[in-house]
Amino acid sequence: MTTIDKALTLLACFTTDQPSQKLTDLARQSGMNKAGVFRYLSGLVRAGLLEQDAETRRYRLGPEVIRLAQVRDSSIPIRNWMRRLLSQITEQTGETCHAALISQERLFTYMVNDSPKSLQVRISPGMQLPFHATASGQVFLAFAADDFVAAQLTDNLPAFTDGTVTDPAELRSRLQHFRKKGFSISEGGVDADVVSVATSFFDANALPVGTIAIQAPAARMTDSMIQSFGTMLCGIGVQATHYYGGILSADFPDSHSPGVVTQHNQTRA
Amino acid sequence: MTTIDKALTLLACFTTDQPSQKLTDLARQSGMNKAGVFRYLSGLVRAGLLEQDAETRRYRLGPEVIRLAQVRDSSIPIRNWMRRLLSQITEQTGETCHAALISQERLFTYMVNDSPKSLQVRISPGMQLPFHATASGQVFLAFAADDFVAAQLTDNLPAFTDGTVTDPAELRSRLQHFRKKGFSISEGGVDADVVSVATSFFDANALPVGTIAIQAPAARMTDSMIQSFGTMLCGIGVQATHYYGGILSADFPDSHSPGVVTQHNQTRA
DNA sequence: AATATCTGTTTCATTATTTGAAACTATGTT
DNA sequence: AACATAGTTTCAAATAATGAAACAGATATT
Repeated sequence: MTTIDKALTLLACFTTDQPSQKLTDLARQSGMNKAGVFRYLSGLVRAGLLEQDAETRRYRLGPEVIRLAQVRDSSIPIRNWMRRLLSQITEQTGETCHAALISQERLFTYMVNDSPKSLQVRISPGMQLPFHATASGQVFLAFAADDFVAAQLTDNLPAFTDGTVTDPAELRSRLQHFRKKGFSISEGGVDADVVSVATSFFDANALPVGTIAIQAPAARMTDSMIQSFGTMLCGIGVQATHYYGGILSADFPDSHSPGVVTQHNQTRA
Repeated sequence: MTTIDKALTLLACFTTDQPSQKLTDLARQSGMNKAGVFRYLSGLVRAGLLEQDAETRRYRLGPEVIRLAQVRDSSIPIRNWMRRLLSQITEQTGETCHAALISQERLFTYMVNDSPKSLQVRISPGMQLPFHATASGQVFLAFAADDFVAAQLTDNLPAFTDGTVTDPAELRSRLQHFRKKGFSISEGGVDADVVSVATSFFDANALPVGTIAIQAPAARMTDSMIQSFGTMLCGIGVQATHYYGGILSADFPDSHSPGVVTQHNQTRA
C-alpha cells in the first residue's frame, strides 16, 4: 500500500452519514497512526479536497471536489439526460425515483426526483445503498461480475427490517430472477412499507454502472403497477445505457430495447 | 513537497478545457518524471478519483469525485438555495446568470441559469474564470485579501479582446470602485459584445467564497439596466452570504442588507 | 481553582518507500 | 521492416514516510 493509497482511503470515510470527521476518529477508523493521518489530512487540505473547520477542527470535503465533479460532468454529462429521464418517470408514475451510480464498489444515490404527492419516500443524494437490501443494489448485482457478487453476498448481512433478506442463497436465486426480468423488486428491505423497483444501465463493457429506481409507499402499490413500473424502467434503462455510450448486458432481456417507452410513443401510426 | 502533494497536483490539471489527459502530457505539464506520474495516476485510479479509458489510455476524472461532491453538498448545501436565487435573477431580468466558487485560488463556474431568450450568452459549469477579465473575478478581487490580489494582478496579464484591461494599476483602481458599489461591471473582457455584472458572497471570516453574475449581449443593455442589475445582485449576494452561513465583508455597502430585494418586497405596507 | 482528560500538532531517529534513468512492451507510422 | 510514440516495469540509490512520545490548547472533572 503506497502513501497515496493510505491518504486517499481517508476520503472514503466521508459519507452523507458522516460528512465531517475528527482526526482521532479517522485514525481509529482507518487503523492508522494519528501523526500519519494528520499529515495525510494536511495534504488533502492543501489540495482543496478537504477543509478544516476553523472552530471545531473537524475535517469536511472541500470546494475542489465540487470543481472536479463539474469537470467530470463536462466530459461524461450524465446530469443532463438523467434529469430528463427521472422527470419522465415521475411524470408517468407520480412516484419518487432516483438514479444511483457505482464508485469504489459502493452504490450511491446520484439524483433524486421527488414525488409531488404528500406521502412520499424521502431519499437524498449521496447516500450509500446496501446491495442486498435495496432494489437498486439487487438489480446491480443481477448483472454484475460473479466475483463482485461473491464479495457482496457474504454471510452475516445486516437486516434493516424484519423483511430484509439476508440469506446469500435466497438472494442469489432472486438475482437470477431479476436478471431474466431486467428489473428488481424489493419490499421493505430497508424501510418497512416501502416498495421499490429498479433497473440498471451499462457501460461499454456491458457491466452495470448505475441503476434507476422507483420507490413508493407499499399502501398504494399493486402487483400490476409494480410490473408496469418494471417494464417502463427497463425502457428508461435502455435509453440511459445508450446515452451513457454503453451496451446492454447480454443477459438483459431485449424485449425492451425497441422503443417500449420512447418520448414519442404516442405518435405511433 | 510530500508525495501526496505531488500526486494531488495532478488533479488540478483536469479542467473543462482539458477534461481528459494523456500520461505524457501530464508528466510534461507537471514537470515530473514519467514513471512517478504513472504511479501517482495509478493511485488516483485505485481511489476512484480518476479512471483510465480502456482504449485511448487517457485519464479522466472518476465517479468518486461525483460521490464526494454529493457528500460535500449534503453538509454545505449550496446547490439548493443557489438554484432558487439564480432562477429568481433570470425571472426578474430575463438574462443568463451564473454562480462561481473559489477553489485552490481558482474561480470556477458552479451553476448556470440560461436566459429564455434566443440570443444568449453561452457559459457552462466548471469553467475557470480569469480574475482580471471577468466581472466575477473582479468583484471577487475587490473583497479578497491584499496578498491574494497582489498574486493575481501581475504584469503580462493576457488580453482576450481589445477591451480586456490588463494594466494592474488601472485594475486596482477599478476594484476600489467596485468595492464601494458592491458589484462589478465588465464590458467585453473575455468576449466582445458581452456585458457582465457581478457581486460576491462571503464566508464566516468575511472573505469572498463565490460570486453571482449576470451576463447579457451588450446590444440590449443600457446603463440604467446595468445599475439596477447591480443593486439587485447585491441583494441576492446578501442572501447568499446569509444562506452560506457567512458574514458580509466590512467593506460591503450595507445599503443592500435590509431587504432591498427580498422575496416579498411587494407586500410592503 | 486545580487537576485530569481529551483534542490536534510537532519532533526526531529509524525504517521503508519513493525516485528516475533506462529497459521493455504494445501500438501505430513512415 | 525499421521507426516512432506512448504506457508500463525494473532496480539500486536517495529521500521521504513512519510512529512513539512529547507538546500545547482546549474542555471536562474533582
